[in-house]
Amino acid sequence: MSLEIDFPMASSARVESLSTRPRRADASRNYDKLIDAALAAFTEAGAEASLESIARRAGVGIGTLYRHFPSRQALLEAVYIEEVESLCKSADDLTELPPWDALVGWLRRFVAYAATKRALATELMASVGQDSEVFRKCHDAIWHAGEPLLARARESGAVRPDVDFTDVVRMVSGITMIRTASPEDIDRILILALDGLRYRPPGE
Amino acid sequence: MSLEIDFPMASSARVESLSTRPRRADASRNYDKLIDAALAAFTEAGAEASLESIARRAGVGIGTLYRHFPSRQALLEAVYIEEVESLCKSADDLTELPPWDALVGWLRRFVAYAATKRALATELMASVGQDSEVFRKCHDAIWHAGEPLLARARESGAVRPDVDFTDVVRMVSGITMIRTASPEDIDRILILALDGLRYRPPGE
DNA sequence: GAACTATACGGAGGCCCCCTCCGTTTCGCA
DNA sequence: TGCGAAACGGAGGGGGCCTCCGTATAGTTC
Repeated sequence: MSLEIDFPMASSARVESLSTRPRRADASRNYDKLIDAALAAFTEAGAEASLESIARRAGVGIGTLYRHFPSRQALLEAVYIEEVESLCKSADDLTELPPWDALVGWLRRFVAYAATKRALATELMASVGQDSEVFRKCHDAIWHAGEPLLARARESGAVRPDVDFTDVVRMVSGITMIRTASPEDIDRILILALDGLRYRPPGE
Repeated sequence: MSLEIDFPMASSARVESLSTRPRRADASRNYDKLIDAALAAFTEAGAEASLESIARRAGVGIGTLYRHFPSRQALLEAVYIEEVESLCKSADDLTELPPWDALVGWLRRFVAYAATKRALATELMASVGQDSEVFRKCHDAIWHAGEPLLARARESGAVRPDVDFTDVVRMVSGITMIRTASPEDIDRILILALDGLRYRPPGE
């Protein structure tokens, strides 16, 4: 999995491997406690969960939180990496299916996963294109997981040739963010929008 | 225009006609000042603009703001109504066009308008389905403006028969919220997704 | 035009959050 | 064991949210 190549994940080092500094044992423990507390807090209270409450929950001072994660965004990103990783891994389960079904199946997982982590996903999407190395790598990982599924569908003729993976991800990301709709609604809209990938002008 | 039937808009009363209209002249003046200041502040600083800064900008106390708008949402809604109104009105300009072009043209305006007011739009979408009379009426107004365009396109055969206006609006709303993409990207994605409305399974 | 009252004003204050700064504590190496 | 670097933690300044209530005033009545 490309994500693991990009940042090798020792269980206690996680994203920190991006930075060069070795770390003290207490710092490493607190880092883990903060990630765990943040994951729980964001899941319960959404991405608006206060950083002070996360620090309290982790049993560390607010200063410690800020040393590890200089901004809310940095913390969100760190928490998000594991979620992205599991989404990317799920692409491997689908290689047996026909090309179109594999593509749609993975995009459905994309939506379902984003629905679960809606608050985090919103923040993630809102920060795309900003100056964030970690985030860019997650995006790359999604690309590496999903693009082959699209390419295969395209080569099999199930998808029209002019369709770009980035656009597909953006389109699906947008659908992910629809707040009004039930999961069933979302699925129907997803399938509807994806049918656009198959459409060919009648004249062609 | 149905919106005007739903809430007649005297220039100094605006949304107030829905609820209890401010009776005293000073209250009415302050209401207008607050709406103007909020529109400017949200446009400049996004929907996160602080209510205290809006009150300062309007030259009134924070207490006055809260009396008129008991929540941030109430203020956002009031400001949003005029925006929705102008979008709905724009549907009238398109009746001369062929059905598909009219539908796509209006949905493009929908996206462009939402892009301009992105922060407000995000809040609006996030609050759909919540208990908000004003908001529901705006939604109705959009439906009354846009649904005939879809119906016409459906009847002309340009759009497949199983397509629902609510789903189309949701889909387009989702696309509206893509932060990563340039306006050109958004337009391409919109057209791609809308092609799903025209797709017919090969066997049919 | 004076008196009166319902209405509206405004900002202080309580609470929470963001983030920084710096004195204190701890780790881990020699 | 001793020591310096690393990490900790929380006080504090700044600001936002919202409520409450004493003050001001518009509009009415005589």
